[in-house]
Amino acid sequence: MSATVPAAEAPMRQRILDLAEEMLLSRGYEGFSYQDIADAIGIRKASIHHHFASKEDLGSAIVERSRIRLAEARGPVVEDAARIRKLLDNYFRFFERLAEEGKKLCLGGRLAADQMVLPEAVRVPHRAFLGDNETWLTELMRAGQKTGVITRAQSAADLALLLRATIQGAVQIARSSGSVDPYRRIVRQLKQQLLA
Amino acid sequence: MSATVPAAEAPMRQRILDLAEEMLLSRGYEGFSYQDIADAIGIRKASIHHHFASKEDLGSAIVERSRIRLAEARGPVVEDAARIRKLLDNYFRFFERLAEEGKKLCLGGRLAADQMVLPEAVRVPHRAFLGDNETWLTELMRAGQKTGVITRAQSAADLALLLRATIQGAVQIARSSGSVDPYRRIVRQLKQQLLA
DNA sequence: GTCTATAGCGGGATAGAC
DNA sequence: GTCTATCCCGCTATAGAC
Repeated sequence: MSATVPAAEAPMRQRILDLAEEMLLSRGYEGFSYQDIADAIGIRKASIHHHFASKEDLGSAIVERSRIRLAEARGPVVEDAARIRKLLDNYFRFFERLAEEGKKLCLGGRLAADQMVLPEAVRVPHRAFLGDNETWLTELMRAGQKTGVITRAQSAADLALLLRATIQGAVQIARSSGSVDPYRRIVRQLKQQLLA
Repeated sequence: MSATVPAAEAPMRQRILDLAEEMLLSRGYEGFSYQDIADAIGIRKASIHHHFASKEDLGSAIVERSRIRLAEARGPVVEDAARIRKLLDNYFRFFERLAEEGKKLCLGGRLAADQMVLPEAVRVPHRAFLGDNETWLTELMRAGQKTGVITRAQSAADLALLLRATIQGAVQIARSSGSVDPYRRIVRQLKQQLLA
């Protein structure tokens, strides 16, 4: 459990990664440049090439980091009703925070939108990221059904798909409306259907 | 009711608009250039500036055209069960066609993803487009409830929001998976909940 | 209405000094 | 590890001939 390091004192590689991720999620892969990052940190763009030789490297590093983080943050899906409820709640709240900020999209949805302009070196980890998500969410749905937390009878895979689509759309709609409210209203209905 | 003109013989302004829309929906606002359009048509990029002085003009023209088209295509929401069912079906099939092609996103979702890099001249008609959609969908939901086609009790506005979020997410997930299948599985569940 | 030519900018990337 | 300087490219946009 590493201590949180203030942004200004974090190692440069991490500061670049953090800033680039922020910009990627809000503006898209083509919407930020080495110049933008350099200006925000107060260094020259050539210095960024020292840490990430190419933009592809930077892009794929962002995705890989998120993939690892998610795997750690989610932990195992054990078949315990309280645990399942907790995991589901965390899931909804993660995206609610994005909707509250109103600037960023979720990584999966962001890169899905950008996919036609992504270099292959970024598309590959993105696909892996999506696969991880799908797998975990499907497990969660299945465990939810077994423990009675989720009452719907469809296949767990179908439920996972519905959940992800709805959340992804909700985050985007909230951002484009400039308010969290749509997110909350959509998720309230989604929960009702899933947990009713 | 105007006859459909083959692309190669359509007026140049329209050919540019068609191609630019195609590219916008698949690659995003920053993902296509005057050069791309010029190459595809077989003219020089300077010629495009004759029809659309700036990229903003081209962008906003695309959105305005879609707005008008949609208003015409949808027609009035009359409170007749068969009519409502028909309209809902058309709605789902419109997006299913996008998912089948697997290249484009819907205009609302595409520009929502791009919004942080859109010039104000494109954002304005986009907001109007989203507003039109929201209004029409809400009317449709209300009429659906009155005629008994839709059995859910939530507010029509909430249902409209849920519908739009789910569809928008479904189109994106289908495209990033390279198959219509996810779209169909998501929409099947959505219909079940709405119409059950 | 289309062309050639070019301006002016910003992008990613590299070489080499410090 | 950061810097200056520079390269080459593609972008939007404009001027002016045809």
